[in-house]
Amino acid sequence: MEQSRATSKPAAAPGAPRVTRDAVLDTAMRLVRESGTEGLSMRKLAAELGVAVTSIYWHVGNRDALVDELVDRVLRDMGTIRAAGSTPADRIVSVALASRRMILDRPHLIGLVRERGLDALLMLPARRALVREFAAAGLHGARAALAVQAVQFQVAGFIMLERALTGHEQEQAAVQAWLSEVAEGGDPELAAGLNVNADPDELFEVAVRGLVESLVREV
Amino acid sequence: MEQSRATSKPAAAPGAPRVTRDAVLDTAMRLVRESGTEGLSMRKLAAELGVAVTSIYWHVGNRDALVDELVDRVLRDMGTIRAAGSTPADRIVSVALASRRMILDRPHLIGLVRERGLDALLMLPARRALVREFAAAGLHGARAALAVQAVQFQVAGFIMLERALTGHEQEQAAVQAWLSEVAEGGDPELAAGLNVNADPDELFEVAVRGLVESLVREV
DNA sequence: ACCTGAACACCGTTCAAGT
DNA sequence: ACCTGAACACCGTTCAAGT
Repeated sequence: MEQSRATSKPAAAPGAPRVTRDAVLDTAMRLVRESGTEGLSMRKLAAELGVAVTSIYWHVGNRDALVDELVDRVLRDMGTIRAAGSTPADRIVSVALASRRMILDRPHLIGLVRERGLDALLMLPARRALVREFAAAGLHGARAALAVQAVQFQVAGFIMLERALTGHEQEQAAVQAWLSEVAEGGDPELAAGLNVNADPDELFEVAVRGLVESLVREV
Repeated sequence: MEQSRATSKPAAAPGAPRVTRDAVLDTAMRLVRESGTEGLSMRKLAAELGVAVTSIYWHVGNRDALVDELVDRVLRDMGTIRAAGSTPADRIVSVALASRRMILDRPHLIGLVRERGLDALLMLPARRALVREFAAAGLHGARAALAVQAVQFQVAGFIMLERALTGHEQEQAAVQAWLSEVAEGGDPELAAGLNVNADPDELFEVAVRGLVESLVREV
């Protein structure tokens, strides 16, 4: 797990390593940025670094560990979320919005997280701020815990799904075909609303606000 | 897309096909049930059917098309959801609960859908019933469309995330490590509630009910 | 219409060996 | 400590050829 951390400078000494663990991770991240998670292979990575494949294994263990480490890195590089607004509900909603923004600003994160089944980690950035704001809203103990988790799921779940609406044309076609197959009888405006792609921003805000107001109201 | 549909009986005639498209799909589904999506390879599938790999290609095109077809099949085999309860909110919540149950009852569906990025299709089963019940609750047109989609996202998103909490021990460990890293100062009950795995059933119901009541209330 | 074998272009991973 | 080449056990897919 924790081999070879050192060598902060290239230092062309004779016995110097040809690559460092950090260099491996940097290049891996670049490959992911350039061609997604499926563009990242151990062999390409080695080639890119001018080194034998097996050398990669010495530095990072294996591919799964590599990807996990990339996820960790991206997560660590995310800043803290600050709530904005005056009412408790507004502040909590603002945390959700900021959290979604932070994640969408790192589009490769979703692919990485997805490949390793680490979706739940997307709930993390919002966590601290949510705990704080729900406490400020007067929720405590088990009820606060439930509220925080409900919002976390809402945020992360939405993000995992929404790219089926945006981008990803190939699969979007299949999804749209399925989703719009039904003609909603008697309410053409409803049918239109369901079949046209909803604006994800609006949909997200409506859903989050609805949930949050319910959670806060009963105090 | 639609080659070879015929031959409903084995019929050991001389020129009879050695496998049918349906047989390929059946066996593929069995492999998925036995060892998940990553246990499904074209070569294993062919071996299982006693036929050359290339023959599979004739019947189903390629692996992606195969998986898509399996998703279609499972989706088609799901029954219709009927709402239960007396108040509009209760009825809508019951649809969400039933939808989640139907999907969780088909655990391989999630893997299939995930591999192909067809997550959004999990929103489908609840759709018809949601449209009906929101109409009965007095929502129409664009507002109803938004409400339906908000609940659909809530349901499908939750399902995609929750298995990070249940099962999947390997990755669960990594996730839990991350999620519980923070000690919540001053509210031990909160900390406990956040760090112990929440009961997904309860969490789901709380979240859905909160959202639904907000959506219905403003009529 | 249905199936075959051969071949291509990839993968991740292990291992014994080098310096 | 760091890197190598060889080898293993897989993949999905295409193609020309058979019946």
